[in-house]
Amino acid sequence: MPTTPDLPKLLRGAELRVTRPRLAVLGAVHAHPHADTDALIRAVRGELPEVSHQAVYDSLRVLTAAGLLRRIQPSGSVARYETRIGDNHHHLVCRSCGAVADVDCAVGEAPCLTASDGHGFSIDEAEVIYWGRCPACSSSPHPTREDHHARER
Amino acid sequence: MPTTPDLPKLLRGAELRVTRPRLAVLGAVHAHPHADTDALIRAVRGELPEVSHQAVYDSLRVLTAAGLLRRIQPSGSVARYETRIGDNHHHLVCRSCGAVADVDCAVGEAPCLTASDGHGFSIDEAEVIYWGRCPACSSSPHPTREDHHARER
DNA sequence: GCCTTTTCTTGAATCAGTCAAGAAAAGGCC
DNA sequence: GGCCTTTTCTTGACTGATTCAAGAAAAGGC
Repeated sequence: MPTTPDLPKLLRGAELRVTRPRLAVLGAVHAHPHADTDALIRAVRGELPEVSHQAVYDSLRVLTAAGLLRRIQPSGSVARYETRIGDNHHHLVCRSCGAVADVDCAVGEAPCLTASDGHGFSIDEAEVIYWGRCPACSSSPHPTREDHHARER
Repeated sequence: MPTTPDLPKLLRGAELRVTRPRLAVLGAVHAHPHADTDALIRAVRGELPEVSHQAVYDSLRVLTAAGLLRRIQPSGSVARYETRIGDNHHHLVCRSCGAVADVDCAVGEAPCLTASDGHGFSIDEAEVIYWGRCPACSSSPHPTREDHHARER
């Protein structure tokens, strides 16, 4: 785990211009893995109060396309971003509150699974989402997504 | 593969009222697996021209909650519905045009995979999405989602 | 057939995300 | 360091999927 990654270096390595919004967005995703765009906008504005939401959306798109971020979007959720990339890990998602946790891939390299019948597709990744209930939701009767989001703030 | 499933019976079996919109929605999903809501609204209106989009949305929600339909929503796509339920099969999704194909689960029962570390979650399903390019998109240079949707109509 | 409950219609609203035009900032070059 | 071109950011409007809300209509039990 990199303690304080050299963000400008990461950007230059991907042949991207180094701008304040991009640095702030990268930093925010590092600090808040699995956060959604709205939470990231708020986090970025803690450092750079005047950024437009559009700059954050643009940065997220560009950083994702460059492979510096990974975007996940479980059914029923808005887009979420993380910086663990290239290790093909998977996710655990709580059906009740939407909490997301990482799970290492037992196999390692993508695609870690092989389809029984590929239908002629050229497959490059097998994305796995484990659905269930997180520890908090397993014990309390009817927690909501709001409960979880409140916990995250 | 059930040739012509007894739709009213399916609804009653799930303790749901039998209404014309619900029958038409169930029929439309049977006829168009992996179709999105918009395509289903169009299909349903072929049989029942006056249905409101809201009735279709409501029916899809109710039928999904009752377990008669399964809803899938790969990243970057709108919600899609299918009637193959209970067999825990997986999906192949084309990154280029969005086409979806079914893949049988090699294991069978859910959850077919076990997470290396469950983080205390009670897991009930492992959803697998194989990402790649479909045969048509593998061969042509830059097909778009529109190409595929045009093909589907 | 009547009555209660559920479902459907109509129409407005929300929310995430995108589009477009011009202003500002990056980075190469002298 | 200053200048120029290109990319990125700001501002503000817009779209498209989905949901909300109120009243009308249809289901199904009696």
